[in-house]
Amino acid sequence: MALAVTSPPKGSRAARTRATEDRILAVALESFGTKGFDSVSLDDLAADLGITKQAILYHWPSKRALLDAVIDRAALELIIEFDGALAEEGSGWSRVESIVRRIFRVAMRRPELLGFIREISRIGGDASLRVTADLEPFVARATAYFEREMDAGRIRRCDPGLLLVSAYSTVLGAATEVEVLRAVGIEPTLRSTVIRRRELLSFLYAAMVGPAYAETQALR
Amino acid sequence: MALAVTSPPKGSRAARTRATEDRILAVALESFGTKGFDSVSLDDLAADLGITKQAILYHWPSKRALLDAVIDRAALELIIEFDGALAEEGSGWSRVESIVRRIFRVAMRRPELLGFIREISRIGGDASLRVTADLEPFVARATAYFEREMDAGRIRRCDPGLLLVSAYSTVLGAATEVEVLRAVGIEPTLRSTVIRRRELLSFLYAAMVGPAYAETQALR
DNA sequence: CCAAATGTTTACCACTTGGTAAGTAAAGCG
DNA sequence: CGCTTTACTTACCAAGTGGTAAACATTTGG
Repeated sequence: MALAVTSPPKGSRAARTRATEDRILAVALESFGTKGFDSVSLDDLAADLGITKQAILYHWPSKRALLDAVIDRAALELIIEFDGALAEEGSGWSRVESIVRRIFRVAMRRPELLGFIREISRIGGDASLRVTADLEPFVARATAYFEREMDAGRIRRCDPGLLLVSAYSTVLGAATEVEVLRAVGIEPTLRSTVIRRRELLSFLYAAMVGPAYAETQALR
Repeated sequence: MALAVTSPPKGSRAARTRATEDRILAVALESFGTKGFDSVSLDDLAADLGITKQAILYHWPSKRALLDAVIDRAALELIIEFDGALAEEGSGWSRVESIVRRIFRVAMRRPELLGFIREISRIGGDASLRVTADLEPFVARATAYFEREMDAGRIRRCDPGLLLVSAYSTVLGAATEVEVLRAVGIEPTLRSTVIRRRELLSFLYAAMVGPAYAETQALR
């Protein structure tokens, strides 16, 4: 609240505290997302950060409370990432394209973010509810966006929620199933990713704009 | 080795032992697949089974060894499930359709099976390698199948491994992302699943058979 | 400059974890 | 019948878990 105009050259105490909490959240998100919540102990986390476990417990009263904070941060980052795409210029379809590209980019560059959301939703219970609550505004915006596009006749009319289900699951599935494929012995290359994305786009085009319209566009 | 023809009315000792191990593996697969390997303690498992932790450790020397056994069982069940589809009758495309249907059925009825594979592949390391090794024969068969279909001109010629990547990731993604969607506040219904599957099929058709061929079929 | 608030550490603690050791009751076999 | 093997239990244990208490150093406000 202070934000003194006077002196602090580097960081006021509040600023440094915030920086520390940011670091903790970042490392926790990374670890929880890749290894799983239960697989990461507070000692592990603290060791990664070069501090002690009790320092973490000073900022949050329990590991569970830390998880909540990480959930909020992850949701925020996701929303920032995707909302940006939603706000971009372009016609209905090209905006969809940019959203898909953005999701793929996130999946490639920050797999732990999507992995974390998935991990949390698997845990179920309060954590899932929190994710739901955090992402609700975005879901609402996306749904409203779909409805506008339908009204404008730029995409085929259907249940917007259902459309979101299809688009989300398909895109996220294609973008994140990479680990499994690697486990199965198929090493995904940049080329295969590009190809998958292209095929996915043509799929979404057909699903969202509709075959009839697609035909008039010579399948784009 | 005995398998005495003589008497045992219910189960010979060996048979009963096998039954116990089967029960343990089944419960472990269920638990590991839904809650995650690290989130399930041997005591939890034992409690679910109504035995003691040491009984489990009698059959396998360590939790890790149990995991290996569970991996083998999960891979086996997957292969049985999918290989059946691969061996089914029908032309190239209708067989693909039946495979997709089967994957969806597995995802709906036994989500923990696919969840387990994903969980394991996330852990990485030896566990992933084991999955790879276990599924390798199936991957080889599937690839060979794709190649035959291409030779016969029933599906578009392309890198079979890449095709497997696309198909697998997309189908499994669409089939399993249900949890995440539920977490995001979108309750997937049977209807939405059916719709997604239908859209997915038309996508796969376009991707595998090819737009050119698809057009001659009036988009099927 | 002193005292209070703040961020962090050291020292602990109760409990859970995977795992070992030893005992036991029944089945199988000579 | 006795004796071994098998499937399991009870009794432990060392290490690691999340969490508390208190000491300590630094900053900040009066």
